[in-house]
Amino acid sequence: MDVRTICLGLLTYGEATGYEIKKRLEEGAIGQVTGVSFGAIYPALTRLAEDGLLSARDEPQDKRPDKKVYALTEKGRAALIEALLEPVGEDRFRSPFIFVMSLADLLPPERVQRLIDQRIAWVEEKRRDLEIMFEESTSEAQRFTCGYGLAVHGAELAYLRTHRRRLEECLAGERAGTRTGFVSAVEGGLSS
Amino acid sequence: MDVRTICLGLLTYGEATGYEIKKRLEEGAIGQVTGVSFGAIYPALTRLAEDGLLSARDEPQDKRPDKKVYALTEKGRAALIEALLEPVGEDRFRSPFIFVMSLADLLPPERVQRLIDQRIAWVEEKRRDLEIMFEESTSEAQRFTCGYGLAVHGAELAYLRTHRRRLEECLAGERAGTRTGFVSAVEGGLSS
DNA sequence: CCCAACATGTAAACGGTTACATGATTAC
DNA sequence: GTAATCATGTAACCGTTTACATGTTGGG
Repeated sequence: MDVRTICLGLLTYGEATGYEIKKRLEEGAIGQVTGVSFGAIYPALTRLAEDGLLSARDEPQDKRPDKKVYALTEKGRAALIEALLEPVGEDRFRSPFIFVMSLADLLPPERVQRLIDQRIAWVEEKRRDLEIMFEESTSEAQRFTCGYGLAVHGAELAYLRTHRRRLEECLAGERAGTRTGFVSAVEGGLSS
Repeated sequence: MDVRTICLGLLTYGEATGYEIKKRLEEGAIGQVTGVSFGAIYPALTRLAEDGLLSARDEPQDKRPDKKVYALTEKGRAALIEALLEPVGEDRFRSPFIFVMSLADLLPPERVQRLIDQRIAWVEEKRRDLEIMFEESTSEAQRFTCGYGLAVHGAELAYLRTHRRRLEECLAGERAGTRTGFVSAVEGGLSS
């Protein structure tokens, strides 16, 4: 999803400035699966307005710099829907954590343990955020999105907790002289 | 994770050519969370060899172009471990599908239904791939990685199936005149 | 007193992908 | 015959991030 479509999408929730669009992104569930910085947003908004997909209004503020408030035009709404009807691209998931874990044999067990602990804390936080977002959602579609994240991160958490425990047992086993691999098969088998 | 670290990581499974590194990436579980193209791999390998992190050997082949087989040096292995001990970066997840779903209100229900169906098919395929990768894994760390994907995608699948059904009911309800939101709350509550 | 939030914008740098160039072999 | 696999490499291009430039207000 390119910056343009993201901006159009965020503006369906009402008119906003570039700054506010960034905030909606960061504070909403959509920000979990998309991300753009000011350096990309501002030029995109300018072009979108030039193309007639957005209306721009200058709002002078005293004691603060002027605001440029953008709103979807009919043409913009049509362009957004058109974009949403196009075939969706593939997910793009980059996880340094999982990459490092895939090479865990090379690392001291304490490092792996810490990595998992940090990850658990991070996922827990993410889930807390998502719960708040879920409550604050104003549309079914937004609730669907938050629910998605909650479901996925819930499973992640369960997996991590199980394997953290397994790692602990292994370390204990090593001290006791019982050598076992520190990570073992997925519980419940492979099929679901 | 930059190309260099990825190449070093892939070479811990044994010496390989640039072409083979790409294959390991695509066919292994690590490819699910990292991705690089030839255009990035080849220059990276050249530089890595220049820096003494890899040894390069030219293997002439008859009936085929020459191979450049790279292998980790001691220095390279040390550099990799050093990189793995550094603080891991954040996940970066981009999902056009979830973005579109977050704006599902704007779309015809049939479109949403199809999107979910396609997604289910895609996740099912991904899971089949991961099951094979799990079976073929040679280390506990690799099994951990595959198991991770299986757990997460399993939850995703369950969520999608539930919500697909709900959407169906909603459509049926609409035909019968009973108006309900097409997506509803996450079953089992929000906490876990 | 300094930092965070508010507010917009530009330019350089970066990391990467895509396309191109080349060419033989094998399997359908 | 034609597509896929094997095999390496370069250059142009692309979207984004980072840093910079500028300035006010309010809270700790």
